[in-house]
Amino acid sequence: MKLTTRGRYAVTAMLDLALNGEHGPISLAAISQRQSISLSYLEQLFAKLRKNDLVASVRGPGGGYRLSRCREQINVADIIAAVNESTDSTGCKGKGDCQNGEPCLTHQLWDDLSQQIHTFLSGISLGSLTERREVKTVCERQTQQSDEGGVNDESINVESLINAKAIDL
Amino acid sequence: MKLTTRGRYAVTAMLDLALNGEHGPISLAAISQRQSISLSYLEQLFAKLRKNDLVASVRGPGGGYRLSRCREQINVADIIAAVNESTDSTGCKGKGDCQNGEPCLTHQLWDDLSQQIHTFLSGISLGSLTERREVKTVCERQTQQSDEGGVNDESINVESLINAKAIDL
DNA sequence: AAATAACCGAGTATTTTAGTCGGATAAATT
DNA sequence: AATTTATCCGACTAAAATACTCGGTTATTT
Repeated sequence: MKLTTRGRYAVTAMLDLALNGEHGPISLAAISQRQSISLSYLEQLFAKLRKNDLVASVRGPGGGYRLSRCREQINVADIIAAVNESTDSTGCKGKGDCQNGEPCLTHQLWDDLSQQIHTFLSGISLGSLTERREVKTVCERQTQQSDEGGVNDESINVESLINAKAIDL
Repeated sequence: MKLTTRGRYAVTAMLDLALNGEHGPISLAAISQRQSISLSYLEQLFAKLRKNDLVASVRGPGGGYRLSRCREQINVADIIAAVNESTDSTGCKGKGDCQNGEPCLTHQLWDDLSQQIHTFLSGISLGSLTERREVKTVCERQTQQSDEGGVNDESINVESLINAKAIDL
């Protein structure tokens, strides 16, 4: 578990999917508009989400992405882990020979904290997030804005979920 | 709470202090050797730790740093927060007007997760970490290495607590 | 006076993050 | 069949964060 803005982007996008994707697939272009995330960046994130079987894609017009399973069965830990799958993950990971060929102190320690935070985030599903009062409130407001304003799309205008540079968890 | 390697470095250094600093202040040079963190980087980290009143400094020969209070009263959350005090923290932090002047979905959501993880890490003190069996074991082994080998320092050779690029919590 | 070690600021290399660009492929609509 | 839509893909780039260097100063001890 590494907690940075990247994971937040992913959770945001997935939450958008959970909120808007009930009547068919949602295009990344739509998410990009609502959440102000660049389309190409979303493509990169969704490539990883797809590899990890968290979303499924439908190509062609009217296509897009949908959750691979019901939103109660997708949790925040999985989403964050998926997009953080790093290329190298150097260091003492795995073998545990951190410096002089011996396991080190913080290695085990961090593994432990890691495990506990992972467990915590595993308990939070996309479904439970959509049930939150604040989420509902914001969602409704954004639907209205979408009706008044311009986005010619029947999906909800969640808009602007991101912004902070660091997650500041 | 932002969880990256930087926080891990800080926790590592502080744990070194907690383990070795019982008989007087510990120099950053000593920590640098044991933990293989660059001295100047440690200086930067400790400047922040000092500003946040987690350590106190003693200048001159034989000087160094010591914990500002007993290790049971210093927790992991404080350490990580101290070194992550970012310069700008842009975005929707604070006011909560993320994009179109309105509070956003993930803002509140993240605040919430943040709060819970913070609470969790607040419950883990340096003292409790030093009590762990694994920590003790590694610590003893490293003391032996220090006796056999070379580091001309009476403090324990914890050595090599860091290494992984990302915290991979 | 000399040595030690904190303190400080500016500068640098590397990595990660976020995003652009230019296309290729698949499916639906016309 | 041609066009449009949207996923898919790789390489490349700008900006930020991270980790570290360098060159000094100040305080304190021996």
